[in-house]
Amino acid sequence: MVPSRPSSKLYQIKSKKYDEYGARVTSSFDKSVSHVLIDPEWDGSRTLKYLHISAGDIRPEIDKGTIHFVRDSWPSACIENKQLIPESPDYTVQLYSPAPSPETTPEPEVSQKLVQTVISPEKPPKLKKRDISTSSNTSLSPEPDTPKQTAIDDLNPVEASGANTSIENKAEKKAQDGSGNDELDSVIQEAELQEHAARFLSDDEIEHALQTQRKKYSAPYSRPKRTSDGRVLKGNWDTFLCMKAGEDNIAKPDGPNALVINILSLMLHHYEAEGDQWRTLAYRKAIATLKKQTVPVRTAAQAVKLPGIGSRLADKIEEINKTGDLKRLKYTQGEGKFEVLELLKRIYGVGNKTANKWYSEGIRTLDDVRERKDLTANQQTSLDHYEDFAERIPRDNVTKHFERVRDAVHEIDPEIEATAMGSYRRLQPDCGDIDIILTKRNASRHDLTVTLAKLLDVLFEQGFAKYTFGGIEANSMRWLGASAHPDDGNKWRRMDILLVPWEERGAAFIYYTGNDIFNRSMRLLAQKKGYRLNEKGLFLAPHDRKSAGAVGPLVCGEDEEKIFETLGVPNRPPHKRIIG
DNA sequence: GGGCGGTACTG
DNA sequence: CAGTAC
DNA sequence: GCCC
Repeated sequence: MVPSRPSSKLYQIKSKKYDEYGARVTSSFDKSVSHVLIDPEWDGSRTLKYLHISAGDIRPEIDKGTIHFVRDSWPSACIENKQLIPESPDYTVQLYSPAPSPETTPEPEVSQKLVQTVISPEKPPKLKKRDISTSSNTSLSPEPDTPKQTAIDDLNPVEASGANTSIENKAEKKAQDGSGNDELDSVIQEAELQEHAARFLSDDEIEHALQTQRKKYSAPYSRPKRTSDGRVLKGNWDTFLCMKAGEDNIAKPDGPNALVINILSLMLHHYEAEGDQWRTLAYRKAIATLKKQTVPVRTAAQAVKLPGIGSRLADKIEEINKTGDLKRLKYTQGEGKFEVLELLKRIYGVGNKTANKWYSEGIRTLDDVRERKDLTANQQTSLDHYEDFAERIPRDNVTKHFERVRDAVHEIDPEIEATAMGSYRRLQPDCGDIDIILTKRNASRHDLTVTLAKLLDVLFEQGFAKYTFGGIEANSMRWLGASAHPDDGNKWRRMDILLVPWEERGAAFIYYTGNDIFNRSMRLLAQKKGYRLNEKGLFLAPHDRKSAGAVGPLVCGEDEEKIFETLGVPNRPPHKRIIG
C-alpha cells in the first residue's frame, strides 16, 4: 500500500480484510508484489518516487502484467462486484505521463489461488479470489461463513430484540424490590453514550464502564431488550488493561466485530469533528451494541435487529463485512482534521462551527489563529492565555482561589455561603476550572447580584480577577471569568461564580457538582419517573408535552438529599458521581 | 416528523 | 438570529 | 444517525 502506514488504523483494518480474501499485504516492495494499492491523493510519479524506483526499472514488469498499480479502492470494488475488475482509468494509476498503453490489458488469467469465499449464503460461491501478492503461502481458505451465518439467529445475539419482549411486569417487579442504585446506574449507562466528553476516553474505557455497570445491576427502567445479558461481557476487561498499558496503540479491540467497529469508529470520529451531534450519538450507541455481541454480525438483516442499529447503519455494516471498506469513508476522511478542530475548540468562544470554518480557511495551528483579524475579545484573551487555560489546576491551588473569593465575599456579607463546586467538590486531585456557588438564606436575586458586583470590584481591584468572559451584565446571576493567584504562580485560571437562590441550592448543587454524565443520568431518570430536573429544581413533568413553561409545579429544589430521595435513589457523595 | 437538556450570554 | 458555554 |  502506498503510502505504507502500518501503524494506522485503516491500514490494519484493510490488511486484515485483504488477508481474509487470500491476499497478503507487505510493506516491502519486491518481486513478490503483484499489486500496488495507491492512495487517491497520490499520482504515478509521486508513487515512483516513494518506492525509490526509476521508471525503467519496473517498466518491463508492468508491461508483462505482473505488477499492477491500482487505486486502493480497487480491492473493495472487486469484492463488491464479485469479480476482478480489469484495468480501467477508474482504478489504474498511470505511472508515465502519456499513457502508451497497449490498450486493454486484460486481467491475466493467471488465476491461481482460487480462494473460496462466500458473499451471500444463498448463492453458490461465485467470486474467485486470487491473492494480490504472488507469494505462494496464501492459500488459506477461510471457511465459508454460511454455517455461522445461519447459526447467529439461533444463538440469539445479545439484545437481538424479537425474542424477549414482554418484560414490563418483570421490570416492574424489579423496580419494587429494587435495591439501591439500580435505576440510577441503568440510566447512567445510557447517558454515558451520549456524553460528548466521552470521546476523550478510549473505546475500551467506555466499554469497561458499561461492563461494570451491567454486571452489578439490573436495569429495570431500560427497555426490555436491554436486560438480557450477563453472559456477554466478561473477560474483555483484561484485554482492556493490556490495551491501556500499551503505548501508542489506538484501541484495537479484538472480537467478532472488530472490523466493523473500527470502521464505524472512523465515521463517528468524522461526524464528531463535524459537530453533528445526533449522528455522533447514534454511532456511539450502535458501536456500543456491536461491542457486546459475542458472534459476528454479518448481514444487514441481522444488524437491524439490534438496538441502536437502524436500516442505514445495518447496510453499512453489511457493506463493511463484504468489502472490508466503506465507500462513504473516502469522502469523509481528512488527515489530522480532528486534532486541529480539537485544538481550536479549546479557545473560548470557538465551537464546531467556527473551528470548521477556520479549518476550511486553512487554519491549522494556534499561530495561524493569532494572525486572524476577526477574533472576538473572548477568543483573543483565551488565545493569549491558551497554555494557562489548558493546564489542569492542582487541587490545593483551587483551594487558594476559592479562599480568596470566599474571604472577599465575607467582607461584604458574612452571611453568604460560598462553596467550591465541580471537580473540586468531587474531591478530584486536579480541576479544569474553578466553580464557586454563592447563596444566602432569605436573599433575593437582586441582593445576590448586588453582592456579586461588589465582590468583583474588590477582586479586580486586588488584581486577582483578570478578565470577564461573560455574565457581568446588569443583574446577571453568574460571572464567567479568569483569576490569577500568586500562590498558583499567577497563572490564569478559568473561574465561574454562580449566584443561587436559597430555594434552588439543592438542584444547583447537583447540577454544578456533576459530572456531566452523572447529570445526564439524573435528568434521564427524572424523566422516566415523570419529573423534570434542571439546575433550578425538580419539577413535575407537564402533562401537555410542549407547553410554554415546559415544566410543571416545583417538587423540590432546596435540598440535594431530598431530590435524590424523591427520585428513589440513594444520595451519592460527590466523589461517587464520577461516571465514565 | 420530532426528540435526543434547558438556559443565558455574545456579537 | 446563530453560535457558544454552562 | 436512531427511536417512538
